[in-house]
Amino acid sequence: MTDFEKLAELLLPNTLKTPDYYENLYQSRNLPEGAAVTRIAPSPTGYLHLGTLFMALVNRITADSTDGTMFIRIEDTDKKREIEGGIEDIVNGLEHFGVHIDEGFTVEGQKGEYGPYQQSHRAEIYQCYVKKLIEQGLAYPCFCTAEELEEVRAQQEKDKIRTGYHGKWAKHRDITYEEAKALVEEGKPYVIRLKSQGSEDKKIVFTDGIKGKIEMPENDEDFVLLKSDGIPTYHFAHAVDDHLMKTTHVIRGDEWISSTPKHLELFKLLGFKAPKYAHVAPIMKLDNGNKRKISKRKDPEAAVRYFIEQGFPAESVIEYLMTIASSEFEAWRKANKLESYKKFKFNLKKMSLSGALFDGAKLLDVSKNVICLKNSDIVVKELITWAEEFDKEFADLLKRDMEFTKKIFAIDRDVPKPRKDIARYSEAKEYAAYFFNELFVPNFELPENISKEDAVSLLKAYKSVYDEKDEQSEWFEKIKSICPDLGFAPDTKTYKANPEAYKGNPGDVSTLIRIAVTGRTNTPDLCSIMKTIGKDESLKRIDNAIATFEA
RNA sequence: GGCCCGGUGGUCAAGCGGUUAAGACACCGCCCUUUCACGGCGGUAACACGGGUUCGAUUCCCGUCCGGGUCACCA
Repeated sequence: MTDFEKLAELLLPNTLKTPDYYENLYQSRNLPEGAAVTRIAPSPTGYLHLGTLFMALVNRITADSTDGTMFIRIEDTDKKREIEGGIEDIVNGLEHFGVHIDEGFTVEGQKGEYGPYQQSHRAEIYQCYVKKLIEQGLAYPCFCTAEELEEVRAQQEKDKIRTGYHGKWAKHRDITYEEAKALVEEGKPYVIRLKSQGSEDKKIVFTDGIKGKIEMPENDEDFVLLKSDGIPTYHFAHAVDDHLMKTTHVIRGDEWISSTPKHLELFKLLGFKAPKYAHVAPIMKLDNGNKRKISKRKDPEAAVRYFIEQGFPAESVIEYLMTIASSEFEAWRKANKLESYKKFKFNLKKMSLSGALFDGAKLLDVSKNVICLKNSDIVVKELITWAEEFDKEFADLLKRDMEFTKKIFAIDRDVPKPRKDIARYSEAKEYAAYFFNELFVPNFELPENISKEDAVSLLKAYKSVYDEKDEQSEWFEKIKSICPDLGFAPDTKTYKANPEAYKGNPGDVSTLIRIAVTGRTNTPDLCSIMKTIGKDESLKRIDNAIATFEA
């Protein structure tokens, strides 16, 4: 037995399995040639974040574009930061947005052949790989305390040299078996560090799927593999897990670029084939004139929950994220209006190199286009679902008379060129308020060219010709018909030809009626509105207006 | 500070040696129109800066500046 082997046995006496066991247990995936195996590896430290959703989307469409598969692995190696319900929130959230997870934690529970899919349940796997590294003299225990490490760092900073546990600063790099044994028996806590074989003045080059060729100094830091509690760090878990889970493409945030040399060294020393890396630029936010990564703490829109509360359909958010993910998406969408975004041929190389600023106005526009494609039945259904959760009173109002509600949202909707005035369901209440007596707020402010007297005469004249059975064209003809007698032009052309001769045109008259019936100057087609609220209510409101103007 | 990655209109972005430097959102104007929205047409607005290389640079190279990331027993 070599000293390294003795050291390994001293430190990790209880490993039951060997790496060979796991290599054998997890066989290669039965997938077609070229299929990408991607994954998302969130840590359950908070609610589903926009960035996580975005990352999941990119991984999903990368897998889909190659008939591959995507799994989820929970990176819960930092128990201190974990929050309760974090996993469920992520899994359910992704499902809500239609980003399907093939394997790992799913809405139907855990599934897949490459588990466990939670790092806190993989301790013995990591340990046996670490043990092997120690046996090979490629890892060692380090007994430095936080204070000692801090002193070293201070000294390095003072001497203006690169900070970190490397080279001559790596105090325990060459610890002997006897020294280690003594310290262990003393009960001193320790971590396991990699004995890096890299050198700062050598370069490593790797090709990033998004950024292209990246050249960096090799890693020479003896970074921590196993923390003192026996739990691995991200770096080590990443190498072991993605190897065992057969990940082909590691698509992650670009904050990981700088630690990629560590990962590459790990794959090499462990004897694993390294995956392809693609580093995605984060979604940014403008803060005091500066771009910065969107932050869960500071930005409400960072939590995906925000969009749900606002009443954005899930497809709208995805659609917007797709426009960020690929510069070719919008052109494709224009040519394929009704297709699912999943049909879009995604190419990682087309991703932006730098982070996009989150653009709420753009989201609104995208969402309008998403909603206008839905028929009124779906709009009503989604609206009620939203309202049930976020505006119960409104939901009850909507459900009171479903036929009525459907009529409201069918106005100008189930037609070739539907209205695009709702971008999120939270706007619907304001949009439809005047249909409900509970919400209707009369407002009798007249346009400048209509006096109260004229308003009264016009409204009375209109009452005499009004017929609730009239369809749009007939309806407007009636309005025109009352114009000449009261000094208004019979049609717009006549008015425009000689504006001084008239008090106004039929448009002004319809505006008057619109004000009386809805309390607003802007609404969808008034004829449809009056048909929807019915003859009695329409007349009641008109009478009420007359009374107000006469007063 | 070291090491990386970026820098085309307000935003998202095409272009990758020769272009009147696309398009989308936002904004403005006009048209359509019963108002609004839609739609159509048009408009304002950009290659960070300085050196090279080249007959010619937004495109290539170097430097500067600016922005971002990272330098943990966090991921």
